[in-house]
Amino acid sequence: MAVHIPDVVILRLPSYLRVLSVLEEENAEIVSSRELGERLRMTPAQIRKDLSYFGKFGKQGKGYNVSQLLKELHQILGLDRDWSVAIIGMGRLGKAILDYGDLTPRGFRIIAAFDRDPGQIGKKVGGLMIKDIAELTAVVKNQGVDIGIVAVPPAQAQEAIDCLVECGIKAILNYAPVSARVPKDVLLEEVDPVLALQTMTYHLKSLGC
Amino acid sequence: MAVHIPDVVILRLPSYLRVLSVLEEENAEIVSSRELGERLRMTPAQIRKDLSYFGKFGKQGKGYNVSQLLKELHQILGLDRDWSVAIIGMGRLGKAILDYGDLTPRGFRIIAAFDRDPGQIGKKVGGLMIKDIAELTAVVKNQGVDIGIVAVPPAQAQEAIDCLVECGIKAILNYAPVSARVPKDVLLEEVDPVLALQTMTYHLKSLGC
DNA sequence: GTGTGTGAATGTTTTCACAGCG
DNA sequence: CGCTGTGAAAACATTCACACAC
Repeated sequence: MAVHIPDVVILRLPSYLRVLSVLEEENAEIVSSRELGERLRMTPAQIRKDLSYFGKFGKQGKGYNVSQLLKELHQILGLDRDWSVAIIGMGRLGKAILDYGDLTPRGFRIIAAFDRDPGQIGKKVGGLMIKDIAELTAVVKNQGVDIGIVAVPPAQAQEAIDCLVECGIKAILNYAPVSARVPKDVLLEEVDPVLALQTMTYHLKSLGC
Repeated sequence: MAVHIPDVVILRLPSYLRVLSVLEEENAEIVSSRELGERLRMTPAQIRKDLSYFGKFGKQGKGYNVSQLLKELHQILGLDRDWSVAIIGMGRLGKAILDYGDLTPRGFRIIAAFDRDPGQIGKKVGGLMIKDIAELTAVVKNQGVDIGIVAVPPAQAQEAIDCLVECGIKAILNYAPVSARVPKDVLLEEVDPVLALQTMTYHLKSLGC
């Protein structure tokens, strides 16, 4: 399978990982594509096809070994190591992300938090001291930063993103509700729960709610 | 255009809305599909095609009237009214969602917050008193709830979702990092920033980072 | 000339259906 | 048998290219 792997496939792998973790907790040893499909609301064929892009992980007549597949997917996604994350913007949103603490146990170590407001700089949040955004370059150089999370107000988002790009960061998760521009060798993903709500209202409306 | 509208199109409309708002703030009167495409990193043809599913909003030789298109899209998405939202789960995550305050100005009014922990019930967060989850039915009946937001720990997510479904809620935004099941007449959207991070690591890895 | 709206063409993703293995 | 892995077929989405309107 040396063919090109569709982007949608990569987008689905993390959700496979999630159900497999649940199955592992339930002490399931084996799982079939049918059962995975039921839990993920997708067809068994799609799951088999997706996995087949990366290799042959199943046993005919049985299914997939849960913990083995889990390990394979971790490896494929590059999750067999930790990744260093820096957060830019320590307003309410930035603090919530840092404070919520869902990232660290899932392999994303937040190593620094930045703001440009002198009133914030020097304060401690969740055991981390807020640094001046000007120090970003030095932190990237000395500690290494794989991924930047942008949590500044919308009007400052493009500026913050440009700053990350200049520092050589190649992956950015943008929480600000704006479409930002990055050079094409930089990965940019957007998180905006309101977009999800806005597609739901469309469907609710046509249901007559 | 009485044909079926693809789901991906609906998913893109909110992002059109977002750039149009920016353009309106910049006092732009007119915008072409080319300019929209540049800002959204997509082809002009796709934008024209998407919009054409809903009607003819542009003027040949000129482009689209920003504020008019904004209004049309609002209407199409059902955003020309407010929607009532209830949050289930008032731990750190639920508090962050409620407290962050990005929902209200964008048309989603949080009218109630629930938890099942007696230690939380009765407390006030962001001007809202936390209610016992048992009161959900009554609130839905008396005040009306259009959308439920689930912010409970993963292990309780399915239970919370079942509860919302039983109360007759037809749209759920799930922040818990699990794939939940709902009857097919209920809309369920998931928000998990870690999924986005996990696809980025895949790409970072193949870049050799 | 400029830019929309849209069938037709192209490209991509999903589903089908079955050979082959345990 | 049951279930995977996979080419081939079907469904779906995007892009092209041009007629038409301003």
